Amino acid sequence: MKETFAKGTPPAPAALAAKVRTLAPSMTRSMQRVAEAVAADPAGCAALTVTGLAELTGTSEATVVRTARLLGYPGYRDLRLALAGLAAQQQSGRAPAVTADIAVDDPLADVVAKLAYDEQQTLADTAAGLDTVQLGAAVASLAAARRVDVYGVGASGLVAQDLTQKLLRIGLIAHAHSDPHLAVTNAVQLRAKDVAVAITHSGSTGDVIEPLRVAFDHGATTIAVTGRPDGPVAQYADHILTTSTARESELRPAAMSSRTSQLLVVDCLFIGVAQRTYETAAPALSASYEALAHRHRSTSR
Amino acid sequence: MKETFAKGTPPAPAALAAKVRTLAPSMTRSMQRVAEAVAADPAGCAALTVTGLAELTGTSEATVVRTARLLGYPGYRDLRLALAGLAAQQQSGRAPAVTADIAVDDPLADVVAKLAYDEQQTLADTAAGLDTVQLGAAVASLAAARRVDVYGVGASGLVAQDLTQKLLRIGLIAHAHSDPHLAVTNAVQLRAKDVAVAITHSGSTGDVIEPLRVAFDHGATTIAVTGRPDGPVAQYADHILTTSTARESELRPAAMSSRTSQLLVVDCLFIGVAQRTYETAAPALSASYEALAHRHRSTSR
DNA sequence: CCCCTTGGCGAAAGTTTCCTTCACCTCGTT
DNA sequence: AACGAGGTGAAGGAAACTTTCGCCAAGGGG
Repeated sequence: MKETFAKGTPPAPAALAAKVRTLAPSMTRSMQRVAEAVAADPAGCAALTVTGLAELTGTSEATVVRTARLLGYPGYRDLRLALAGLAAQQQSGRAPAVTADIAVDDPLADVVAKLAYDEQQTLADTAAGLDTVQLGAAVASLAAARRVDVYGVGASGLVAQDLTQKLLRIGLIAHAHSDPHLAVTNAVQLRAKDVAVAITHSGSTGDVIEPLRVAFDHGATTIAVTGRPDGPVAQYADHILTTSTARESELRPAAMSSRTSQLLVVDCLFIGVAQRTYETAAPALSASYEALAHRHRSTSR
Repeated sequence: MKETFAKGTPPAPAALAAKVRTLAPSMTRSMQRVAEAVAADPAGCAALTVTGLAELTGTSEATVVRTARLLGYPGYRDLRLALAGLAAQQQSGRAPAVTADIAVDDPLADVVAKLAYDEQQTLADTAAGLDTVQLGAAVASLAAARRVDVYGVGASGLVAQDLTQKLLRIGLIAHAHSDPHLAVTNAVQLRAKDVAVAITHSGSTGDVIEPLRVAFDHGATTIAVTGRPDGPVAQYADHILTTSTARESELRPAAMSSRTSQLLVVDCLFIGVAQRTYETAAPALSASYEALAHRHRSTSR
């Protein structure tokens, strides 16, 4: 039994564009051409047969089928059906006209509109692509955790802190680590019943993978929040939560949409845990509000 | 010119149910059974092959094909595609049912949908409510700043760090302060041409207002990112950027949507500044990418 | 009353589409 | 520079789809 990949992806109906972007990096050149064509014109491709699409993209039928498989469908036939569905949705949805990239000379009003639209898109993609089974498993392990360590560096470090702050508020014991050395040092302490969470967009950030590996080796439950579910980080993750990978550009670094995506996942984790531990979470939340209340009056004068 | 019937029926995408009803009288008994099944459960039928649908309706493959023809499609294959599209449309039409609040017993899938929807809403609200004139002024002062200090505590502290990280990447000198004492200590150093940014959702967080006041008194340009533009913080702010205030609930703390809102504002600031300082920002961005590149290979093995 | 015609219907043959296997080729490695 | 791993497409095989054809039932004449 090989079973390398957590292949439990259901034939996503709407999340196709997102999936293409997420998986594109792990595709071969020919497959990328196919995926690109599919993402660019779902309606057009739905009208095509395997042979047709193969010709259009200058590849072979085998490659088309392989791509369909990678995207989570049993074969091309099913991809085609999903494509037809997507096309119908787009038809009725009528996308706004602000899809263009942000340019150096865009007026600020456009920048605001484009950014907001983009982040909305990212949220939709992430939600559509999130595997609720994996999420459920991750939530369960967090809710039962004796202690939680969260690893993230750079922009992901802030997300790690965000998760930690939230978990602390509902009474869990959580720590965020941005310092790789300290992270590893702490990871050694973890046992079964403890949970380690790694947050990395690239899925290959050594500074984050290393502590996760240590935690994994020590028997802790490990969770990876990453945009590359096939990246090195997956090796040591019991549960993988996939964030969406938006196209980036010069003025829109990847950090921007990956952060939005990661935060949504983190929020879902938080709410999920809060639900499961409602008895203790609710009073803990109220308590933290009250504790902060007096700090909002001081300078009123 | 024959032209008896308006036979030029295009493969109707959505009007399928209507077509079935219209044509039903002119159908034979077996065909009616097929048409009925198709109209009743498009999604289910789309998953079936000719043989499958024939069995389901207790008819033969030939009849299924004949029915498809009668409905205006070249064959069953195309009917099936249309069916898939129809199913997808129905599916998406059902989406706005998630406006309700998050409940303790919501399944995770609902939690994800609701959270995503809510944050999208927050983004839209923020974008709509953002004053581009104020934003422009804030951007201008940042772009010209000798040094930037950002104040934020709690959840807003992470937003402050996010802004700082971004500004650093395009070559500005920026610091985030979560420690009120250190913040004040640093604020004293500020002069004209320096910029201080305070991030507070409530608009009345003393720990953030105090350093902003000091900066203001020392002649620095001050910017407030707050959900309460009429709060105490406004007193010491040259430019006020308003974030949206979403309703909160027990399971959805204010910190969640305020964070989303604040981050959008911060992103807008960042992009705005990057545009204005493009000459220096672009190379600085590339440089920071390259500097990080090697940290993404280590554990590849 | 029997035979013939008409039209619905499905089994099976025929055709297209899709999937799998395998050998070749490219690219990166030692 | 030879070797190996993995990407790629051609060809054969399987499945799905379409068409043909003959059976059967119902109605109408002889």
